[in-house]
Amino acid sequence: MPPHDPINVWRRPERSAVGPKPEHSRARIVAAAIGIADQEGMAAVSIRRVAASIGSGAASLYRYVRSHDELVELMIDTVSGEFDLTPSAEPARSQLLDLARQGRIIMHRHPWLAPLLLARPSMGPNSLEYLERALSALETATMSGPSKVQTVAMMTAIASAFVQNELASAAGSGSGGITLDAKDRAQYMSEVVQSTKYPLLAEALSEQHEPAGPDAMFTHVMTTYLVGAGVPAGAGLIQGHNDRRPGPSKTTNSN
Amino acid sequence: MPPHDPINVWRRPERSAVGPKPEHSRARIVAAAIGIADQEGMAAVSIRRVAASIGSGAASLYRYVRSHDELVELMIDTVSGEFDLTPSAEPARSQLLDLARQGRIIMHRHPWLAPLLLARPSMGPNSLEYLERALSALETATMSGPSKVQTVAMMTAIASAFVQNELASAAGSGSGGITLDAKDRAQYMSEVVQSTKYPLLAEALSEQHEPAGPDAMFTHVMTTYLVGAGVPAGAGLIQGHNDRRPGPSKTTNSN
DNA sequence: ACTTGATTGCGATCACTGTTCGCAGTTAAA
DNA sequence: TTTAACTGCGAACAGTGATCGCAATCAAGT
Repeated sequence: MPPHDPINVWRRPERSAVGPKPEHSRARIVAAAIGIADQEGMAAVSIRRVAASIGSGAASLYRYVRSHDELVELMIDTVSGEFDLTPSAEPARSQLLDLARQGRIIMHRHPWLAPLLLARPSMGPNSLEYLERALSALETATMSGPSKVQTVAMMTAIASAFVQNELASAAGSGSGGITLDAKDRAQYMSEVVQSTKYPLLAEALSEQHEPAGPDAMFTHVMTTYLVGAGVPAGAGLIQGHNDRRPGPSKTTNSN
Repeated sequence: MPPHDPINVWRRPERSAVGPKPEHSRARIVAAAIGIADQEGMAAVSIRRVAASIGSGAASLYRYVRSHDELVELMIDTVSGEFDLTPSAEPARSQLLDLARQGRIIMHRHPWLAPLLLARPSMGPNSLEYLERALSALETATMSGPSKVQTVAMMTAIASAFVQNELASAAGSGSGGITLDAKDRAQYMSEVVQSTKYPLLAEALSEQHEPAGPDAMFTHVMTTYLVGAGVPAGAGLIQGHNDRRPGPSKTTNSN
């Protein structure tokens, strides 16, 4: 609202004292934007569309938000508030795993989230609270501070990448709605495999997918990373032995 | 460019036999687009801008490319051709590490790449060739085929996330050009740390960054993942012991 | 040699997009 | 009551991706 301040969204107050009462609020606008994005995809979230959905003129939105980008940032942080961050006494690894699993669920609930989460830093209060919670899980771990932060960042990156793969695959299994190009993509991939140009890829894809569901696969991938990163599984154990105890994997090891 | 075929870019021929000779080519157009993106960022890559840069009308581009999205896909795949994929007899882990390092360099050369690489699947010929090469490195590894593919995907995800962090940080160190909001971001982060709301984050960031350069950090993060994923470091060794041999890390372990 | 038909380049145009401006109306403090 | 800040918003601007239709071009078929 103050015309030209290179000031962050997060430290700018929503409204000041004087003047007429605003008819809307950041929260309402952001909620509307999230609703649209959930149903029609990120591309449908235009200023005019959001404005119409809350019953206001397009230009009015700029009284609450300085730019479309800022709106997106707010969307991300709002959705980041869906984490359950209540503390826990469990070992670091399972605490982080729990956070990652929650993240996966949230990204499924808001399919537009996954791509965005990797494309921008996102440093809103809810994201920071999440970071803080993750760091608290890592308090017993023997890593440097910056390494902890990076580990958390990598966790989000991995989760996001995983979910994006999931969503891309899931788009093809839809009954037959909007997904016209998904069929073509499948067709194309089948041709790729049929061609003799990529024998190893063909072989790899022909093998049976482990019967484990996507949830188990996610757990496995994430655990894999956490183990490698040296996040302790229990007590004060430093990493090293990596006796893989966790339940989900049936076959001894893979991926 | 047959008007309406939900046919993939990759299997559609660039031009057919009859008719006047095209004055341009996909390669030329894509190269121009890449040039613009390298210098002015992805946002500057509009159809009109690219058309102008090769000296043609805007509508003409649609004779070579069906949509802006398709152009982007072509850009990604073209740049993916910058990998050196010559085979090697080294252990799987160091082969993959080499590929990841190359990827990092390429993403630095084309700063627009990193975000895109995570936002879309990308299955062009060069990307497939890259995948094939990575799979060849994993031939000795004891994983299921799909797990191998996923490991490679995760590698790219991690690399991309890492480079995005790098680029975001680097934007702040510029002398004082276009980066006006980077200063604000730094200011904001410093305030965040000063506030007592996120004590663990404050503490973590106050610790000294390990003196290792970003290159070594990248190697370390990536190795960390590969070790966890069970990519063998040498001979027929299955994972398990994880004696960390690789050179780059000075301190025993972290991340 | 000439017709045929596919294909190219492209100006004009459409439906949108994010964003800014200026103005009328509203409100709290001085 | 004046003042000054603020709100809502119609109109407009500069761009965007994309489509249409037309003249020009060229290869193949006759």
